[in-house]
Amino acid sequence: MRQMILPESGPKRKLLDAAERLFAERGMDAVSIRDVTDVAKANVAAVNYHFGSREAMMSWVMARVVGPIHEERLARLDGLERKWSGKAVPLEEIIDAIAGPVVGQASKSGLSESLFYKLVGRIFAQRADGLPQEIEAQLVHEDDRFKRAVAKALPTVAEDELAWRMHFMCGGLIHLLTHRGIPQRQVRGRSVETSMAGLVSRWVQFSAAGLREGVEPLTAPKKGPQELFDF
Amino acid sequence: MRQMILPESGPKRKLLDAAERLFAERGMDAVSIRDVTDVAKANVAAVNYHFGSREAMMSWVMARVVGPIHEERLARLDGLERKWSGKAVPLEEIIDAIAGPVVGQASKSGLSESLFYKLVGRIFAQRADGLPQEIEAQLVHEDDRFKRAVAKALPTVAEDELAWRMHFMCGGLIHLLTHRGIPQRQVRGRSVETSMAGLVSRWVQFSAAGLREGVEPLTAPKKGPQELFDF
DNA sequence: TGTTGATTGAATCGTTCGTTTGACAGCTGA
DNA sequence: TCAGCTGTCAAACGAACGATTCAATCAACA
Repeated sequence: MRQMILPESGPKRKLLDAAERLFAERGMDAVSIRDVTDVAKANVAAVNYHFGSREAMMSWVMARVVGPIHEERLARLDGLERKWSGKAVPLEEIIDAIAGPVVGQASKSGLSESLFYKLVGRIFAQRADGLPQEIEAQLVHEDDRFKRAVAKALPTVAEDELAWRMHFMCGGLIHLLTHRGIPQRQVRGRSVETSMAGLVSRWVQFSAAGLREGVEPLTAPKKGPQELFDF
Repeated sequence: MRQMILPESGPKRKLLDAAERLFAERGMDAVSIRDVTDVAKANVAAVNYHFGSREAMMSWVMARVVGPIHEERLARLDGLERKWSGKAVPLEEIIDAIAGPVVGQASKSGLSESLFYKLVGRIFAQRADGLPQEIEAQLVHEDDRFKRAVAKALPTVAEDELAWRMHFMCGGLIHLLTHRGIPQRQVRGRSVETSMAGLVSRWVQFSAAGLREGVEPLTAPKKGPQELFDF
């Protein structure tokens, strides 16, 4: 159950590459197996022979994209928790461990960066309706790990409040991945930042501020609602 | 060009209602005209007779949903700018004028609330790829109005930075509309807020904090990250 | 070389899709 | 009464879909 063995080469790999590109370009529902086999220069029957069905092939495509992101996210979070040895990990570093792996895997993908981000965004946007079980299970586990880390960094925020704020945060990331082009059209005149790494760091700052809303900064403990640290 | 006349009753109305429900339930791509005419208890030919094509009917459905939200958003923003007579409108009130109309129109819809939110979220998530021109134009104008209002409320934040932050903000709202169920599953044990009005106010707080990131509060103009309140 | 199992290819399966057709009913105004 | 318009209906169109069949082809090994 743990791991699908990903084909490094051969006809399966060719089909997955073609499907991946087409899924990113047109969306999952708009791609037929004939589109895929045309691009892969294979026969229509190849998809069903190698994967059993169109849907199974789609699961392979999604698993191949999401899997490495998932692994890298957990690895980064593990690293952070080791680095801070049990203490709360700074919020920005946790959030960066969510988006960073997407940027990291983008360069390892055969797709162009913008296509890769679109594909990842499309997949994440399907949460809870239509993702293959295996991937959904990965993401649920991931959610749980990151939520616990954030809760440790923001112990004064109620658990359900935190869940919603992280939900908003994820929505922002998905929207960034799927619709990077929109704000670039809005700001006329001066050129706009287009590197995803830069955009992600903006998203991290935005999200951290949103998650912290209502939390008093530790370095300058003001009075809060009523006179704590009343010198 | 300005306004489509919406049918108050009759067979057109019946078809639009059926299509709207099915689009909300299954997504736009997963609904055939036969599905629609089955629900509407009409003939397959009715769609093409009354609307000309499936796509045209879909545009009517989307226009009927987005139109009133668009109008109410602009009306609320107009009201706020009148109320604050030229001065900057408080950030939270601007943001609330974005999400509030969605909640407002939900109760006027024939759909159940959760279906209505899903439909609206699905439509907004299609920005810049697949929305009918008329609606896209409405939303572009809307974006511009709200961005100017926010820029007035946060004059120290660069214009492009603001565009990206509002982009993240919109992503959060869309994700809330389309996937309200996810966080409810995550927080086990105690019951979780489920009213959309309550969730929207959480989203407003989250987004306002994100938009304000790095902006010093007016009431306590500090100098920098070090030595505040150094008694 | 002959046999076996894996892979490919062309053709076709049954469905479903959006759209079109033409017959037909109901109503209107002359 | 009858032409004219509006709306509905069953039926069918061609195209595309996922899937399957079966013979041809290939590589590996005895």
